[in-house]
Amino acid sequence: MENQILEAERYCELNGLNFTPVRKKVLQILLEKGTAIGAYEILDLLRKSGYKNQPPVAYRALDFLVQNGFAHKIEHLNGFIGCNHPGKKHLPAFMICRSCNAVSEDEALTEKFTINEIASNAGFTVENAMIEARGLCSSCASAE
Amino acid sequence: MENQILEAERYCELNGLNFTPVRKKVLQILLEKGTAIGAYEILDLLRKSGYKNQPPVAYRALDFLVQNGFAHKIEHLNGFIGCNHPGKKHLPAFMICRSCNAVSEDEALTEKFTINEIASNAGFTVENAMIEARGLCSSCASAE
DNA sequence: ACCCTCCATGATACAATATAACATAACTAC
DNA sequence: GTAGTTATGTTATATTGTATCATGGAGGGT
Repeated sequence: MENQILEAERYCELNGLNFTPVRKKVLQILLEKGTAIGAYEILDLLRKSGYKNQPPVAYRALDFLVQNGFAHKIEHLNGFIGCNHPGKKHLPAFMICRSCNAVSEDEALTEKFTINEIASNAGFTVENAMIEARGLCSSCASAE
Repeated sequence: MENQILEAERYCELNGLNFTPVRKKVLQILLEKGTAIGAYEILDLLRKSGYKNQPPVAYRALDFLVQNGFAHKIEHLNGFIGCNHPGKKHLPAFMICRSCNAVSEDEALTEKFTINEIASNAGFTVENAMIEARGLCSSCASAE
């Protein structure tokens, strides 16, 4: 945990990223929490630690963290979760428990896979799943 | 399009589902639109066709459609899109264009796959992607 | 026919999530 | 020191989604 913060610090330094106090604090919050957590819950925790707590404060920090691979947004929960793989491009697979809302992250990067293989590694029973990919469609690509 | 409505009608009849006017109208809206569309835009269109337009009207119909495989929610867009595969369980892969917001649906059901294979079929360049699976984690499963 | 239950809809209010827009401040580069 | 860049402060508001309770209609059992 403390470890991960230090790594993040180092990573930012190496890459010219500005790891400001709010950003660091938000990452700390995410890592301590371990599960997905909403922006407004983060705001509460920020306030309790003496930070400003208007929505943009949290959303900006979260943008930074997501952008740079320190966190992910779990769309199904409108929540955010710390990430262990800053920098590395990866295809994360989130297993979201409908009962306890725990989220575990797995990787589906390099190899061919089926969703059930990934899930069974984590002892998770998939009821339904989807992939959302963002990028450029062919017609927009040719227009650029 | 008209075709798909008829199929939906038949499917509902066969499965004891109540394909009411609002539900049908919302599916029609989704199919006509072709791309992902927000609940409030659907409400507008409903109003223009003489339906009631309080939020729950749209959300209820959408719940029904999603539940029964006539539509999907695209979480990244907070939008909904009609689906061509009612009933069949599938692992949809959505390719969301960051430029025009077009969404194309592909399937990743049975075979092992990599995200890039799926994407290249659709002429789509993936910039980033994620899988969100819902189900039961092992500790909740043993608690049940 | 009557009642009962179930399901869908009507309607009001509100909760939760997210962003726009503009101001200030701190740092860097020239 | 002035301009450009990046981050934060602040206010207001937009967007998305639900809770809750009331109404209505269709079908089943007696």
